This record gives sequence, C-alpha cells and structure tokens, in this order.
Amino acid sequence: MTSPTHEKMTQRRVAELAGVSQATVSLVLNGKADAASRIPEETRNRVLEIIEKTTYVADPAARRLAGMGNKILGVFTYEPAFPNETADFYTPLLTGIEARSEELGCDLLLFTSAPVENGRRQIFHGNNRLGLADGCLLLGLEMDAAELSRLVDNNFPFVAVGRRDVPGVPYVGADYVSGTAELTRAALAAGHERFFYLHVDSAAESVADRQLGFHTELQKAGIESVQLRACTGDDYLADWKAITTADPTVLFIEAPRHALEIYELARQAGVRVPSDLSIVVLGEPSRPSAQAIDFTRLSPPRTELGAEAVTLLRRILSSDDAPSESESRILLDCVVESGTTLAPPRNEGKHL
Amino acid sequence: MTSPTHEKMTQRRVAELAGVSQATVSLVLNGKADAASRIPEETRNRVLEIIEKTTYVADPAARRLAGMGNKILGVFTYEPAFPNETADFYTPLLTGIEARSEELGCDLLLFTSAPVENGRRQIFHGNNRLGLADGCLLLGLEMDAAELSRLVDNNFPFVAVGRRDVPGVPYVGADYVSGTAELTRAALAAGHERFFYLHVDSAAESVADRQLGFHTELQKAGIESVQLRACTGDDYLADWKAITTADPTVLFIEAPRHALEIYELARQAGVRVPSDLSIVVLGEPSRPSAQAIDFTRLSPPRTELGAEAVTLLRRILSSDDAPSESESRILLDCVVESGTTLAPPRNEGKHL
DNA sequence: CTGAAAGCGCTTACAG
DNA sequence: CTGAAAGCGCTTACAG
Repeated sequence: MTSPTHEKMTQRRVAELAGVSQATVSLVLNGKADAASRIPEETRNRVLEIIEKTTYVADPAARRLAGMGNKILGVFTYEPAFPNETADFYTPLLTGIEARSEELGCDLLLFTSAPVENGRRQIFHGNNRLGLADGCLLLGLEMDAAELSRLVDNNFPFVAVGRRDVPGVPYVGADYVSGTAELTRAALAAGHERFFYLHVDSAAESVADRQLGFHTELQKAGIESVQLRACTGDDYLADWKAITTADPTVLFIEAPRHALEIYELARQAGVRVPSDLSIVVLGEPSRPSAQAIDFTRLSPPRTELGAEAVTLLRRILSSDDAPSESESRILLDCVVESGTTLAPPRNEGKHL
Repeated sequence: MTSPTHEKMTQRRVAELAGVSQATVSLVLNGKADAASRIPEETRNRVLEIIEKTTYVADPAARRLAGMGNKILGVFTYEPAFPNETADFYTPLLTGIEARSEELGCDLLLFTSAPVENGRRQIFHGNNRLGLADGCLLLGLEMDAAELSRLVDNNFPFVAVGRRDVPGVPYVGADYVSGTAELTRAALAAGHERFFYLHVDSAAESVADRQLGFHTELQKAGIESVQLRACTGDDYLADWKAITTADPTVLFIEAPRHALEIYELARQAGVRVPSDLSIVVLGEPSRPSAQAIDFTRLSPPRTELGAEAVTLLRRILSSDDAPSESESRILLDCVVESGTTLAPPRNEGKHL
C-alpha cells in the first residue's frame, strides 16, 4: 500500500494519517514512547497500525544525519578481493569479518572505488572516501608504510589485518614467529640438520616473522648454514634445481601453492616425501581441495583474524571501551597441523 | 591533518579554513563551480587544497538527504556471502560486481546488518538501511516475492541477480531454459529415451526454468514419462536407489554437488559413466577442483551476471539513460560444456 | 501527554 | 561572484 502518486512515505504522512504530530510518530517508532513520554496505548496502536499498513520505514540517511550513528565499517583491500587468485587469501578473512559485523549489526563498505596504481589500490587519492565509514579494516599481504603512517597521523580509526611494523598501527595478526618456531623445533627433534627455506618474494611482515621464528630455533640448535631462497613463483623447475643442489633433508616452504608445485616436481623426480625429503608448509589454502596433500603445516586462524579485527575496530570506535596501546596489537596463535610430510631424515650422505 | 580536537570534518569547517562560505565549498565540490556561478580559480584552488589536506569527504547521509547520489551500491545477500557453503554461489557473482563497480568508481555496501530470520536475512525491518545506498543488488537463490513487490512499489532502485517472476522486478539472469533445452536435445540426439531428472528442492525460478527447458524438449520428442525427483541433499543413497529403480539411460542433475555424490555412488555400484549411464549437470562449481569430473554441463556466466547487474543498476540510477521495461530484464546465455559424461545409451533393456 | 522547534550536513535556488 | 536561507527526513530536548 503505497501512495498512489508514489510520494515518498514519511513520518509526516504517517502522522497525518494517524492524526498525530510527526514527533509522536518518531517517539512511537523509537520505543521511547514507553519511558520518557508515555504515549497512551490507543494513540500508540493507531500509529503502529498506520506504519504497518503503509510499510513505512524510517529513511536511514535521515536517521543517520539526526545522529543515530551509521554503523558502517569500511573494508579496504589492496587487491580486488574476489577473483580466484586472491580469493584464497581474502575469503576466509571476509568470512570472519562478515560474521562478526552481522553480530554487531554493522554494514560493510567495500572501497572498490579506490583507484588502482601499479596493480594495487591506493588509500589516499583525490576523492578518498574512507570517511564514509566509521572506521576501516585494511587487508592485504603488504601494506604501504607511508599510507599507514598517514592514517595513524590522521587519527583515522582503523585496524590492519596482519602484524605491521609501522608504529601506532592497531592490528590483529597471526603469530607466525611462534608457529614457525614450533615447526622448526619439530623438524630438529626429528633429527634434521640440513634445512632449505623457500619463501615468498615479499617484504611483508608475515614473511619476515616466519623467517625470524625459523632462524631463532636453528641458531639455538647451533645450525648455521641454511639455504634461503625466494620462490620464483613461476619457474618452479629452477627452484627445484636449487633445492636438489643444496640437498637438504627438510624443506620449509612458505606458500601452500608453491609447496604443491614443488611436491609434484619431487614426485616426478622420484623423490619420495617424506622418506627421502620432508616438507613443512608455513600456511594453508583456504579450501582444502579433495586431492590435497596432508602437509605438515601451519594453519593461521584466518576467519578468527577477520572477526577479531572487527571487534578491535569496534572497541576503538567506542568511546567508553577504548583499548590500550598493547590491546591494540593482537597476535593469534597458529595451529600446527602434524600432517604426513615430516619424518626423520634418511641416514645417508646424499639424499636427492 | 585532522583537527586537534577530532571534531568531525564538515563543509562548514572546510569553509572556515578556506575563508569562504559553506555554500561555496559545496559548489566547488560539486563541480558546478564552473558553470552556474563561476568561482574564481584562486578561491576554487584554495578550497580544493583544504579539502585535500583534510581528506574531507561529504557525509553520504547528508548528500542523500539533500537528494544526491553517493556512488554507493548496496549488495544484499540472502545468506552470508563468504562462508564456504555459499561461497561457490556468491564468489563469482561478487567478482563481477566488484570489477564493474571498480570501473564505475562505486563503492559496495554489504548489508550484513540485516537481521536473520529463519536462516535468511530480511530486507525490510525496523532499521532498514537500504536507503543509504543509491540502489541495491539482490543476490540469492530464492527471493521473497512479497519483499520484491514491496521494493518495486516503493520505487526503490534495485536489480535482482537471477530471473524473477515478480512483475516489475529488474533482473539479470542466466537463460537456463535455453541452456537446459540445448543439453536435452544433445541427449536426445545421442539416442536417449529414458530420462531421470534430479533437481534442487526449491521453488526458485532457476529451478523451474531448467525444468521448463527440459520438459519442452522432451515433449517435442514425444517422450512422456520422465522421472523427476527432488534431491534429498543428504541421503544420496535414497536418491541413488530411486535412480536405479527407474533405470534411466541418462541422468540430468541440477546441482554440481549432487552430481559429484551420485557419480561416486554410481562408481561404487560398478556403473560406468557414461558407457552404462550418462550424466548431464545443469550447473558448475565456481572453482574447478583438480580431481573434478569433466561433466557434460551447463556453465552459467556468473561473473558476467554480476557485472551486468551492476551496469543495469547504474542505468536505472542514471536519469538520462533509463532502461525500458524490456531492457530491465536481461538473460545471458549459458555456455554448454561438452564434457565427457554424455554418450549414446547402451543397447540393452536393463542398464543399471 | 503531545506539539513546535532546533539541528544533523548537505544541495540548490535565490538574493545581494 | 558569493552569502543567507530553505529544505531533505529524522531525533530529541523543550515547552505547553
């Protein structure tokens, strides 16, 4: 039942129909009718009836303007979030973000309008629209330090997903240092001494953190020489060659995708995993594919990461529950999945 | 450069800083500065500079109230969009939506705050926030007809993804009728006469469309008796039993997931596909898993669907390029993937 | 108990 | 060329 002329339904029109003032409609609508100014049942019911009949809903823009808070959380992703290449990374985060936002009654504003430069979106640009949201979540493997600083300086409420080096940046990240250290200790305990580490070619904090955990444990164990290599990401054969040359007993591979490729090359070369060569992976694909290898691996709690980031942002936004400096920098434990690709090394000189 | 007291940035404050009136800021901001009232370059630049420095953005709610668009497109999903169970359906749509929005310079507002009732989100509720966006995209397998009608009546600009029966609803959907008809003709041409159709247990238009295409072709071919069955979705053994009892030569299965389960049961029962039994699937998983069976199947252009829905919404929103009634109801062709699971039937009485 | 009024931040005629 | 003012639809003190 809309107006015949398709006039927009407003509180004024509802008020007319109910024979009361517009303010009364607002009061009834907001429940405060009971407390502050007790509107008589009869009036109240009459208004509610009209509201029902007209299917009136308060204009959210007007509500917002009148100070009802907009409950919009921004989400900035450095790369488009949904295409397959990046979905593995973003989807589980978004799952957590969505779920927690739903609980908190917030809507999510994806800044898809941010212009792309050098294949990455820019936060700051001509018509930056960050201000549309109450605060913002930042997602991406790497983030621009200058942009983060500026955000901090501007006092714009935001939370980065993933640990960040930039001072003052609130974040919720995975504790890759401890997780990698734990897996490294497991490899040491199994008797490994010849390590090879194939990492992602990136200056991201997560990449550095994993290496830190790795190196710390090796150092404790007195192992000095370790071969490190940035995965080419396309010429896996070259990577594999480097590995065979180094002849390790255990391979630490940062990215699940790289691990799959290398595993396949190993198989083709007749190298059995883990009897000939152990493989430890420092991450996990978001969706286990049916034929996946059950790697010994680190499982970052990505969904939880997203959810906790929302919660932290919400706290930052709430005036009464402001988190302390240290509460604004949260690390969540990674789960270590024992898997089947870590075993004691063979007792020979040459392995591969 | 935010105010030390963290006061909200407004046009008034920008105006103060630039030493002009608030109205002037608005004029500069909306470009009309050139045409109507030519503001001197100098004033203009001064204002723009302050805007840049303060990273001021016009409050979207206020803009809306004042009757302007804000380049925010709403996205309403009837179920949470990211969890694994629904990701297959939503992700490719969102990929297209995101990409096209990026091109158009729009941001995406996900209505995660819509309260869930009976496991589905409700569009209309106490504090409905649809109006914050310029218009809205609706995603979901099934949509509530009453809600759609109300949206139409309210004259709210929106586009449904997927064909809808409700009059007046603009949509961009997949042409399942033609696609299914084509596959049905292929099965007929291969010599099949005993069909079994396992469909999704839903009243969705897409489900009806596929059956329409299927039945139309069978009728043309003079085939009368066809076994139809709503897939249980959990007790696949019961489904398989029903199939063996009917003893078809070709199986049409609507959902890819169901197809995988039935295929596996067939395999276990020693029924070879397609030599003993052909299987035709009327959909496609969003991500081909490595060990996937190359079903003869229908591939709906989901990414394109999302992108085109954005474009249609944009046209609806633009006053100068309003689409006609018929242009507001778009069907995109499905691709038929020949696959390997459709072959001529064996020339025997009993097959399974 | 209810109405008149101010104010949220913006756009856009309308005056100077 | 620019400012003062009305109005978008709401909420909420503040008067009656």
